[in-house]
Amino acid sequence: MTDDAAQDDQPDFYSRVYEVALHIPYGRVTTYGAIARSMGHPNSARVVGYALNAPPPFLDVPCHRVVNRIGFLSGGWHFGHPDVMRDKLRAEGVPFVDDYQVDLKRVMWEPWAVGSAAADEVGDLEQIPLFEDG
DNA sequence: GCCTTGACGGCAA
DNA sequence: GTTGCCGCCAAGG
Repeated sequence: MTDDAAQDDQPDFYSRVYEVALHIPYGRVTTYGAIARSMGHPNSARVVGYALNAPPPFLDVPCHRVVNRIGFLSGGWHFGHPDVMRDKLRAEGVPFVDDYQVDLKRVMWEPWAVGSAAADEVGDLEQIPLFEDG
């Protein structure tokens, strides 16, 4: 295993986005920037959304749980209609502060280090720091 | 090989 | 406090 391959063990930028997205717990959402940041590309939030533009069908990526930094359903129209995404999130118990804006401070889930021991130690679920705004 | 677009984010005026 | 502009990274035409 060459050092080059060792460093390039990351399959693809897109694959990494899907991997993180698949780790989003039920009833929880994350942001493009959070995913990008967990990948080591804090300024690549744009590419994260671009990757979710065409996710592999066999991965079943819950892209509806990914919103922008304000919790707005940026890609709502990419599901055919924002109402489709809202219905999915709403069905998971995700609180909305507006018709197409989720209450991030209640459901904001951070990818942390998906794929790392840290995530496994937490159980990749129920880390839920969350806020207690009421 | 070049330029433009794109499901975002942060900073400045 | 709000609105607008620029910057990043990658893929498509």
